Amino acid sequence: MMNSVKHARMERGMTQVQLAEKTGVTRQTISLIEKGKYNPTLKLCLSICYAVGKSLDQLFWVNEGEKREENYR
Amino acid sequence: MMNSVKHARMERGMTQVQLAEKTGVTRQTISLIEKGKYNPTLKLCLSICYAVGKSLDQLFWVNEGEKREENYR
DNA sequence: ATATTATGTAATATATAGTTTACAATATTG
DNA sequence: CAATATTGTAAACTATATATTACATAATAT
Repeated sequence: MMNSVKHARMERGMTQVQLAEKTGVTRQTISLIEKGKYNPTLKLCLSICYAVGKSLDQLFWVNEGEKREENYR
Repeated sequence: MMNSVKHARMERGMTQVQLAEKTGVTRQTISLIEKGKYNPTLKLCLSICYAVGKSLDQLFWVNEGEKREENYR
């Protein structure tokens, strides 16, 4: 469950605590998501998107080949 | 938690049962998601994307004004 | 070096996503 | 219309996302 949350957060100069506050979850939750050890809820994904100014695809779409791309598009 | 899963599914001529099978969840889960009464997991969102050949943004990004667009982009 | 800030991670608890079974209601097709 | 397929929904259950508390380590600053 890889993603680019960490990269986007640091681009914005935000700390995990700040992102956690802005998205209304715990610092631990953010940490686990960035580490790819968690499968977040769509609502939380969207909150994170708003907080760092990126879209779902930009943050959570798995890059080519990383997962099955069988029949996409 | 509105989305365009139903529309995308019907475009593909799929039934809820077929989409459920292809994504490995129950028909009820699909129904609730389409009805906007559920907050699905990112993993499930991605499964649905693969199944209907759309991206996260296409299926789950909230349309302009529907939610706070405060500071996106 | 030593505070202080930022992050990783574990244990236990709680909320909620997803299942199972079942039945009703609405299409759709003969 | 009647038969069948498709969808909505409810209750009780299970799995897991997230919270809470706590401690350890890495980084940065003083």
